[in-house]
Amino acid sequence: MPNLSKSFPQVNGLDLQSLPKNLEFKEVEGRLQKKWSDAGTYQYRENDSRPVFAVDTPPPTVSGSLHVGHIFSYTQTDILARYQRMKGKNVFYPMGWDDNGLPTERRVQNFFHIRCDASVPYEAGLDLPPILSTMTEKELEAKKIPQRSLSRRNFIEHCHKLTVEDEKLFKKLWSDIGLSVDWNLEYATIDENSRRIAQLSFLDLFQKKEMVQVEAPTLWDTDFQTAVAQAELEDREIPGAFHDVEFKVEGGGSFVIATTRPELLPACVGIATHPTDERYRALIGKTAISPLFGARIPIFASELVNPEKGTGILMVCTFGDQTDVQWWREQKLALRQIIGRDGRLQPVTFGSEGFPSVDPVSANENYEKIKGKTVKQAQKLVVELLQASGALKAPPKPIQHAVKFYEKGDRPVEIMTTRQWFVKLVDKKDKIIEFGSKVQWHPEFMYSRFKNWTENLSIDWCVSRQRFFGVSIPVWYPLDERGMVDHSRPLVPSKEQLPVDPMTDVPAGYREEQRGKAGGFIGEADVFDTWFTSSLTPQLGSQWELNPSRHKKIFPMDMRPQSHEIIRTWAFYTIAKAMLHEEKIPWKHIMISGWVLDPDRKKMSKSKGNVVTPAQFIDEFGADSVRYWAGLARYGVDTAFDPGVMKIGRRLAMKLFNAGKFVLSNSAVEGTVTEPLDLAFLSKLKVQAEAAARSFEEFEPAQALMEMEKFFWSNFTDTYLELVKSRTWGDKTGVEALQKKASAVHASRFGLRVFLRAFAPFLPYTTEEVWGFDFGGEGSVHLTSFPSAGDFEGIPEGKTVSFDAAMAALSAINHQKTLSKVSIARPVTRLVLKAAPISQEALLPVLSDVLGATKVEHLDWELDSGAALNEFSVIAVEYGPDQKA
RNA sequence: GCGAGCAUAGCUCAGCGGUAGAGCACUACCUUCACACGGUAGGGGUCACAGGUUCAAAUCCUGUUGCUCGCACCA
Repeated sequence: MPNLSKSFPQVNGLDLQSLPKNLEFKEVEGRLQKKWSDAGTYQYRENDSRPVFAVDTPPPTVSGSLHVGHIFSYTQTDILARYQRMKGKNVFYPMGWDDNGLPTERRVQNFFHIRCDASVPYEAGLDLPPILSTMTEKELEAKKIPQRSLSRRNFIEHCHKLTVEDEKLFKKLWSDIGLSVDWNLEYATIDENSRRIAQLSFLDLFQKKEMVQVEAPTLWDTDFQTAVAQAELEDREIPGAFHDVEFKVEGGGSFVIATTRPELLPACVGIATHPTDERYRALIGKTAISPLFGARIPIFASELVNPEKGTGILMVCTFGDQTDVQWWREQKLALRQIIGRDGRLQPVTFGSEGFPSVDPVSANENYEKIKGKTVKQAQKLVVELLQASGALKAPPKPIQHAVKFYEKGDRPVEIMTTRQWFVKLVDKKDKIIEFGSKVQWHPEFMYSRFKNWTENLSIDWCVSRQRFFGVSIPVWYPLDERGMVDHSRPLVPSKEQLPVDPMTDVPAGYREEQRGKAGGFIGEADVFDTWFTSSLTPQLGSQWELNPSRHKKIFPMDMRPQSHEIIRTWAFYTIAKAMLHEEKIPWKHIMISGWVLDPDRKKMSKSKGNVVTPAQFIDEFGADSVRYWAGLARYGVDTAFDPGVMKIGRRLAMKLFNAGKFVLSNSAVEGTVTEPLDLAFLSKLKVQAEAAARSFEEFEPAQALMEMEKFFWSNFTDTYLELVKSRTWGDKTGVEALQKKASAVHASRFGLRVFLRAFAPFLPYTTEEVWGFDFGGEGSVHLTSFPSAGDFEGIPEGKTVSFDAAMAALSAINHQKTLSKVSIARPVTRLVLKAAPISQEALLPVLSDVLGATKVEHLDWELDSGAALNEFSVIAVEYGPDQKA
């Protein structure tokens, strides 16, 4: 059916001299970035009937520096986004900046050498230079220059000032690496839209009574002086010691407890032992007297006590750990808060109502010595006092133990009673797990981390932070006639008012003059946990509550890329929020990227000093090469950083560039692909293209890249292009020669188009550059479609076995030339080839191409039915004269 | 303590029931007219270990060891 065959128009080959000699990636990258930006190549089209593919891009924490890990995971996301765009999707691919929160505050403090103090008045127009531009950190330290105190508003202004600068650097890098982000969709988690939607989220949860304000024991970081959430804790192994402390029992007797926190002795409110422990059974129900402070303390039994641990009997303090909180609630024990918000022991008076003592005088004498000290100092002093009093029964036994820290903090977290806002999650753990299971996890096993974490969740999500640079909690509290705050009746704004800052805005029904006055109101000073906003990234993009039609199109999003260490925070909270708000999942797929490890397979971290910055590698190898390295890694698998892989990427880009030039330099008359080798090649290419698309659909682009690269290299450049050279070389005359040449030229050009489109998601610069040499009239390669079987319609199927035969025969003859130590270009006057008859049959249709490429003038066969299919061996060879001679 | 992942050539990694793979590195050869940031070929592995299932196991199952990671406990 030759009439149905796809016909290709006449081609005028490009003049190789007019094309660049080498791929100058720096120049190409700059030029193409501008081209894409000017043309709006990657724009999301709001009013468009194409199906949407929405990416929930992670807003990076703007902390001043990026490392190769960022490039790695963001590029992997970009590769998928580019694929989807080429599949005809209207890609929604935003970029956000997570610019509020503690890391930013800390960085701003150091950068400008400032601190926030709410009592300082606002100074209009204050614009401080970065301290480090005038002084080194060492000088600062040596001169002991104190941080300058700034009003809250001035402080926030400086936060904005620095983050804007940082964002520029990030944006430059994202552009350089070729992210196909739509920069019209840029947002920041502190911008007005984000604040509005975060506060809408608050209102929704508040109305649903899932957002509650509670005064309760809370995890507290004494350095940052803020409440923190369970998800932000981490264990650290630190040295400690068991101290054996003797307690007297009222009515006679004594027992010894082992504690690692003797400094909490003044906060001891109970003694617990296991109900079946014979050693202490007689004590249950009696009252103990604490050493040094003489407090009367109830002794009770609890299954939670491990008789094997310590001495099998322990003291309950307010609060040493989470179990203390549980015992305190169950046993309705007294509350004796001795550690203040700053981590120092606050003043208390023994003999007063809260702190009873059988000997208040010596209790206060003892407490006086530790009052105002840090926890660490107090511990040392208490041990000395215990020793002096004889209550310390043995020298401290040093141990290494895991202690909970706020992940960004330097001292262990304390548990103390404060008033905070919580999102109720513990009561719906099962449902959250169920919603999490509806999301497709890549790789699948990462779901178990989510499940594991959710199952073990024990504290509701504390979302209030006693910080400054964040989204305000949109609440005011009325003040009664005496000026006392009434927390039980929070005043919330209406949706239309949002976003509000309760410190400057006024609740409905009040006037600004009533702020802080009896009968008036006060604003909530706290801000939200940054995760409270970040957990809404899909809704920030879809304009939830603000733009219902857009929300409907974009939400749930298609995919969320992120790293595994924030499954328990970002992924977890986002799933929980979508469930609480709309009973939906936030996205269909979640892609968990691996970590980039240093060459010694250690995690890169600032403290280890093994962080590698990406810019130098983009400079050295080109963006496409760095992308190649990222694209080759599978999801969820940690990868050792290896610039060697980038070198390979560069090799591929170069090869694509050169092969492209070569293919495009050939001319051809109008015609169809007719030659058996050409048809066989295209048939193989079709199979490969389909496999690549399949890998993408399975979220395994690395597989697609690997296979396509291998095929491109071995089948296309090393085999096919070599084999057709004899047909395309020089000026051909005669209808048949021209037609055979046209077949090869059309097939190789067609093949090149397939390769360029298949590599486009990975190597956007190189593919676009080569595309532009001759196909540029059709616009950007990135707006074409990803190769599919449909492209091959009208091209007859070829015999792939013939292609394989040609490849094998070529290899066998080349092998012989290598053994003979002659040039591959050396003519062969006679060759005897041994092969099975089936192999001969396979080779015959493409024989002329093989003989042409190997310069064999005369071939004789030696048939051997014992040989395997396409097993060719050279039996005899006679070389012609060396042409260079 | 519970859970997850990984273990394949010197290195980085594919393969995940049917004769051990790629690239790098290494060796030899080829100044070949798209590409020396090339090309052609070559050497190199009892697929961590021990059992089991199977006609057949790097691949499936069980156990062991080692390395990562997550969670819990942390008096």
